[in-house]
Amino acid sequence: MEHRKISRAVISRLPRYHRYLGDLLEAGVERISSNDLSKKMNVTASQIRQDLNNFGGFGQQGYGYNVKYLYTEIGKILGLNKTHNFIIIGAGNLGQALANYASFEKSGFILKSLFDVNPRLEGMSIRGIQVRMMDELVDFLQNNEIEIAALTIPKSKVVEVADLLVANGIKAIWNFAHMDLDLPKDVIVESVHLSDSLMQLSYNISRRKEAKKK
Amino acid sequence: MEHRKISRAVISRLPRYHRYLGDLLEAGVERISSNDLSKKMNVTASQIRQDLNNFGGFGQQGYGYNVKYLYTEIGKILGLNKTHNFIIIGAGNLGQALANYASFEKSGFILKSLFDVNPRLEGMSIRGIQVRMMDELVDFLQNNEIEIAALTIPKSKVVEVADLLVANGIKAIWNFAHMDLDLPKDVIVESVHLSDSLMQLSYNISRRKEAKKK
DNA sequence: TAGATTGTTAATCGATTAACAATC
DNA sequence: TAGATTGTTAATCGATTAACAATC
Repeated sequence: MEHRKISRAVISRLPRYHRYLGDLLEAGVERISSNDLSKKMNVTASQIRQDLNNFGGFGQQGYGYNVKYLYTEIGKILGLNKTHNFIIIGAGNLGQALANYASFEKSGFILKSLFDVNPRLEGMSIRGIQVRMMDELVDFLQNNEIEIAALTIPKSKVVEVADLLVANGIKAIWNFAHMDLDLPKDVIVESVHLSDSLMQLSYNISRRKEAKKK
Repeated sequence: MEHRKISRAVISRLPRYHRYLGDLLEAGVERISSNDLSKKMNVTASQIRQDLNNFGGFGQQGYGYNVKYLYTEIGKILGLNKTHNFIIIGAGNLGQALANYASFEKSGFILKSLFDVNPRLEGMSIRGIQVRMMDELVDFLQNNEIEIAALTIPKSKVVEVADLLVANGIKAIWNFAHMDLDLPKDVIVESVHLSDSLMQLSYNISRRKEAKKK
């Protein structure tokens, strides 16, 4: 099977398709045309068809797309048909927030442990998942199949911890630190930069105000 | 002053420039060329110069860019030279995590209050900032200049709350709910979809595995 | 002045949209 | 069959990169 290169732009839209199809499925909708979906999602029908056809022909002429089927197929593309074990490094507020966010589990992301340096958190558990101390990390990684590590630790610690994780076989990092990670290219890094997001909001506020002045 | 339309792509890169320039500033670097910065940031020098020239000529031929000046100017473009009061709706884990993230304050984002429906949180405060009950919200908005509302509440409540906020003059929403908001177009919405981000990570893991099979 | 590096125009590349033949 | 709607090719649009004259 030959795969053409899928662009970043397309990939970034897949979760959104998945989300809308999930909503339609819950609402009991059986089929939908690219045109109807495009109106709901505020994109062009053309883009939807182009995006989907990167992965195969999921629709049927004259009918549209079967919601349940398309939802499942996009799920597979996104890897949601498999489970992914993950850990959280940094059991502060953000780490705990992620740990409590049970929805991830529905998509197959299973939290196996949290880690922290703070001895006050020792022995604590969240939704039944234990918080461990950082010095147990290497041992834990050797005895558990962990795929993803979420980093909710301060910028100053992140390089050291990421190196440790990579040295122990972690191949995917979900990075919340306010910093880009420079890791071997077989390690996948997905960063969530909250302050970048807030700054974009602020940019738009400023621009709006300027426009009003005129 | 005439402004050409700035593309979303450019805007989304500004916070990252700002971050790198901040780091350089802290490291005591006085000036930097687009070429040196491009190597640090893994983008082309051409792109840096193009991006910056959307907003004006901040550099000097034969010299490069003054780090402090450029940092300040990008800060202004992003609206970081002004303070922005904000509130958090939903004082659960994520809301508390944001409230505790003091770095926002350094960029001029001042948290004025949190709101929740949970009576157990009544009277609580975080970094000296009070958690209030939702029925105090409208009154609070009328008596305080609030620019931004961060929504860290469940999907099921988000439409209702967003409408209430907009009805009471909020013009900028930082949305963490797993849902797109459809609001009047004079309201700025910036969404952080954590599960979308996790799914992109998962997509890349799956693709990596497929490639290995061959 | 000579060297460096910007600002900016032109060329290229990629992504989005339009159009329509294929087909259910 | 006629109508609807996909899959896909072609056209357009926009964003990135390359090149270089301007200038510090």
